[in-house]
Amino acid sequence: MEKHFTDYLAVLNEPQRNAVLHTEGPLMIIAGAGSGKTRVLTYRIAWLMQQGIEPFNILALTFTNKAAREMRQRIEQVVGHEARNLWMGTFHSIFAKILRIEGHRLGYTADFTIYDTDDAKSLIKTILNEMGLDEKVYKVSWVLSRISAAKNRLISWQEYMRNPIFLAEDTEAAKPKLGQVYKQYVQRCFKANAMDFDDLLFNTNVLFRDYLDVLHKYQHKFRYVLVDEFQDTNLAQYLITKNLAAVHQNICVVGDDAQSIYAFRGADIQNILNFAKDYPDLVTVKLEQNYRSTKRIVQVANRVIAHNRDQLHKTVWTDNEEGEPIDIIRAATDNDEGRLIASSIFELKMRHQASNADFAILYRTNAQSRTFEEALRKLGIKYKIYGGLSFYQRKEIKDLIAYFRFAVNQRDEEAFRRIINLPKRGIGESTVQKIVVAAIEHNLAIWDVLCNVEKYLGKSRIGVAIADFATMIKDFSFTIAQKDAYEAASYIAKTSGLLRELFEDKTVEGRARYDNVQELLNAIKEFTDAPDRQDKTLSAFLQEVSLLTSADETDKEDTDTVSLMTIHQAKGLEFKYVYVVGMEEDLFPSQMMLASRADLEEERRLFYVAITRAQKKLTLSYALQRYRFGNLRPCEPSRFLDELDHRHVRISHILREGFVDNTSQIRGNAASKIVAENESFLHKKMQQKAYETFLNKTTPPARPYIHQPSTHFVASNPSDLREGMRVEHAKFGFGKIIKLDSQGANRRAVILFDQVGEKTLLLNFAKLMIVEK
DNA sequence: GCTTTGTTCCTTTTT
DNA sequence: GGAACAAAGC
Repeated sequence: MEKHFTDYLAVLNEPQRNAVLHTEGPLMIIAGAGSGKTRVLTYRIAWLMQQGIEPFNILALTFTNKAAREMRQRIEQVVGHEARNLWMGTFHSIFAKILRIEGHRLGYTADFTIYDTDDAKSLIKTILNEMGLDEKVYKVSWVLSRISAAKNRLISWQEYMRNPIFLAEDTEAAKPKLGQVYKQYVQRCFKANAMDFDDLLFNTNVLFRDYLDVLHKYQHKFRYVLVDEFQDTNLAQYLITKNLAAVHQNICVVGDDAQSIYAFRGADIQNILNFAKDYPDLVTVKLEQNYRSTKRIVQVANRVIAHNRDQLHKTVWTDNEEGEPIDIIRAATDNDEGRLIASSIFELKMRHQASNADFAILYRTNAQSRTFEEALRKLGIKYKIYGGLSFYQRKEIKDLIAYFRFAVNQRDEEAFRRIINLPKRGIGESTVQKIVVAAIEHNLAIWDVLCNVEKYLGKSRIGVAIADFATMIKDFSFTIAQKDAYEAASYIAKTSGLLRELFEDKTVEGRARYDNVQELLNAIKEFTDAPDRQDKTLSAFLQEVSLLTSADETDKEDTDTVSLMTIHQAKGLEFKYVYVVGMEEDLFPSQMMLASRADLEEERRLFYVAITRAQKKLTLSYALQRYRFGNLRPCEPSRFLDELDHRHVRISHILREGFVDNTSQIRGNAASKIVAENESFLHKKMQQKAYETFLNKTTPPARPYIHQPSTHFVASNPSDLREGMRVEHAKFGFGKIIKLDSQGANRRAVILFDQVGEKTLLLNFAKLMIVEK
């Protein structure tokens, strides 16, 4: 290995090499976009191990499981099998691990549940109900984000309720009881032996603050601490790392202030800006050479970020080729935008023999993916949407996991609520109420009430059902203790009746759900069979799975796909060709963000992250009209487009379907000029629309890419449709109308789609083509 | 009680 | 455009 390592060092540039070799004392690496940050971190850890440091003395913290996994693999390539013993993972997963071991000091068992966002919201709903607060005033997501923000700033409910500023803020927002809700929420979680995501960080801080022996243990254990994406740490995370590194002082943080995009979840860019104050003998290394992108992309990116006020000075540069100008495409509507991007991808694939995987479409919000999906599908280009609903968020999966959770931890209230009447056993909402009330009245756990129903709820038919349920859970609990995860899981899936219920559902969707459950069981089998796994219990599986996200799913299917994702998800990735779409004012920058200058700066950093993903070619696009909540809204181009260095930009002005006007230059206030020009165009379009409405007709949508045989025609009127007709829907594909209703303003059809199964649609005739009568 | 029909509200971004 | 809920209908 020794011989090898010199070879590894040889490929690094000087600052990179310095960052790898400077192992003792605090180090801050400012890593510009595309500057080889991961490589430096990888080699640094490999170098430490090369120096004889034991892997279990090294702690490396990342923000995503994916980043941790990739880094571990790359280290393994350099140092071999030993890399498995590194303490490497996300903040949340590492501290969950520590809390499993030490949490008993705070009153949690090793089997504590991790509540996901759905659990947290559901609990807050329950609390609001019990407190008689209006959900319309105390919006669940608002309450949760407020509590989350407090925890991330290490403010306990006691401090929250004592603090006059918070109180004043909440009173002003007409939500004076928020402190009470916070208190209830924390106590309820504790009673359920559960922690939410924020608790994992909050409680670790409490643990280190109140139990110095625990702190000392880990301080001495972790001789070297590394933090990736340091600009995205919040106070809770920062204090943990600071505490852990306090003895050895070997803390290495890597980050880029220009890529700080997580303030909304408590990240504080000041952590990186002020780091030098906490460590006077700090050494700083700047990685400024970009190996990823063309000169033009780098220059445009620099120009964007230069507008920010708070920044660490650095100059990102590159030796790469000049490259093509950045394209700006403006489309008339969002659907046009989708078609234009899709055909652009099609063309580039042909011209450069590019593969689908070379392309990415990045947007600000998940909801924007729709038009691009449709357009890509029409051209037969394979794509994959990242984010959205993950496998583990599907109902059938969550249901079964709730069984596992409750069998492992009988205090888990949210799991209890989920499964008590599933499959149906006649225990409805009102009975659950009674159980919860009885538990509170007698100051008992819900589980104690379940085990002694007769005593607390009297004799009844439902009482028998509840007793049966409790017996079943006891049986599951026993099985989990005796058997490995896979055996226990299959037993529970079968015995609970969940699997049977899904099996009996013969619809296409029911099949899919059954298959999903089988897939979950497969995943558990893989977990159980992993060679160097020590803890094979179902409880261990739950711990691992609760911190997974959709980005962590290993993709066994086709990998040659165009990637569609939000900009946040694109961080750390690169593609040859990148499309940043929806560059419209109020969308990007998001209207909700724009309360302050700091917020605008964060949006600008987000834009920076988006454009620095591109290696060869960058295209920015926006629509002048967009469907929002079913309404067509005129849009203005994003102010960010004005901030670009226009020497490197080429604008394509799409006046009308299929007609492109290329202008290579714009001067002055580009945005306002474009809006003025397009107003007359929009006006004409709207007039046309009004005329069509007058004729009580919808225009057949323009379809430049004709793939349908000529027998297709668009249903322009409900009376064109009959039951039994074969149709094609823009989104769901081919299907057969099995039922048609035509009452009231909304006409609906129940259609059996070949791929999707049965679907009830509020008919949008422009999206329905008749294939055969 | 369950299914069908009508209405409302929604949209940041994620561990 | 569609999820989630509410109301109406069987």
